[in-house]
Amino acid sequence: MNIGSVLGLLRTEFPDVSISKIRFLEDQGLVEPERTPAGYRKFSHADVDRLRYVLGVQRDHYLPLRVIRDHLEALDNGLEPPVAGGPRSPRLVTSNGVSSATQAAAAEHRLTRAQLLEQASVGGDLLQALESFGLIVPRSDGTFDGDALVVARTAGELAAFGIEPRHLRAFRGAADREAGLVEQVVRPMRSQRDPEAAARAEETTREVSGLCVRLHAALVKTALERGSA
Amino acid sequence: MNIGSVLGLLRTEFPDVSISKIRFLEDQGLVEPERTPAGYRKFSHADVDRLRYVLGVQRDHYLPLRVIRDHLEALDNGLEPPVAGGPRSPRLVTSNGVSSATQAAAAEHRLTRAQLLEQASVGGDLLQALESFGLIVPRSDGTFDGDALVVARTAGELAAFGIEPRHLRAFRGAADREAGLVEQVVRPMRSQRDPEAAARAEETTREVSGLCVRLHAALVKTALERGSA
DNA sequence: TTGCTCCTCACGTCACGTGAGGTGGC
DNA sequence: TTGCTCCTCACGTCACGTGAGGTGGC
Repeated sequence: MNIGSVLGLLRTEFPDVSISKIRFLEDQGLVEPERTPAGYRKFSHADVDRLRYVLGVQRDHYLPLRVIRDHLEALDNGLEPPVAGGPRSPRLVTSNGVSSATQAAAAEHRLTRAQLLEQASVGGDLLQALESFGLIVPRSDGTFDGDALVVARTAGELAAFGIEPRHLRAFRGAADREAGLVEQVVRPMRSQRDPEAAARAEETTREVSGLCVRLHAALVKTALERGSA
Repeated sequence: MNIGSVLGLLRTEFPDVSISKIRFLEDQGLVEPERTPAGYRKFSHADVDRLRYVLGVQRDHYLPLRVIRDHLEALDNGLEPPVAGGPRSPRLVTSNGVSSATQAAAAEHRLTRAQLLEQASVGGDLLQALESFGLIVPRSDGTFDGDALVVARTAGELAAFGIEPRHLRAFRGAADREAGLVEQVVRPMRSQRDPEAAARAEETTREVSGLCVRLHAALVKTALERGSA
């Protein structure tokens, strides 16, 4: 893949990405794409995943690139990613994957109930409420994944504004409907046995769900502007 | 008032303000505090209000300082500043919150129907469908804002995956429910006549709606992982 | 007198953007 | 051959932060 196609893939999810930014990220040692004999950058799927990771962390956690690079180096060496930032910063979690090896590590993110409560800074009653409304579902062995951590943390912060889990029930239904829409698009790709088709299906899932989330955000913003006008 | 007291006054509302930032804002011509004979800056209440305006516009609209300075000059000349009672835009922070001219332009956009169609790269039939489902609503004068552009472009990209406007109807309802939730939190703040309370209300709107969008995104991701597992 | 705040000025930094001038590829 | 994409390298920019070295004020 050349740099232009990478841009095309990423900018649905990250609208402010640019060619010069991708080149800059390579310059800073965050990706190392191969080169063609003529010097053109050749990005692999893993490279794109890596960029996605960088852009996601940058957007969601406001970490400087130097720190993100250190995290990536730690991940490449199979080490645990360092805890991010100060007391209020959540542990760095993403299932947007990095390389196949590090992606496995992210997918394997396992938190006990106690760890989840501590890292999300929430109480057991709030977690129980979130579970009872289906906003968080533990694995069969009782552990929780990275998404559960994000949900718990966010719900905790919303609770500080007086928004309780029962107010969030509708979120689950809306999310399920959107996921269903995405699945409808991706299902035909998934049915193929080709492993490359499977990779494309995963890429498409991310892309389309990114578009859905973007649409959702824009509509919430519109509704709020209309409401306060 | 000396610069330290000004800092103390502002940093409850704007946690990232600093002495060097205030000095920098003076350097850029955004405030002109008096000086004591010894050279110490002496800020009046009007100066502090001016700083509050600058910091607020910077935070809520991501305008570059050069543009804010022009607005202030217009205000000084008795003209209406473009964003005085303008759009409350909880534009979700991109990467590190750095302002870009294109973003600022998008926030204040006024687009005709033809411009919207061109810039979003969509056809008139798609726009009409989006309007009929309430996903895009033009202003009373027939123009469209930046959010409409985002919605149109995103819907266009989704259409490329076979997802049509009628599939997106549910998004509107979900967004309206979320906006209602945010409004419930903010309403008590808005009812106060204090201008500082109004600023806090706007900030809270931004913060809570950001949390809602984050929760939504996490739940969509969860649902997709559960679905394909 | 002490300790604190404030001053200027120069330079550093972070995350890019912008050409200029040139080459590769269908 | 044309037009497009890609390349490097140097420099610019935006919004500050960071000392160094010095003065003011209760």
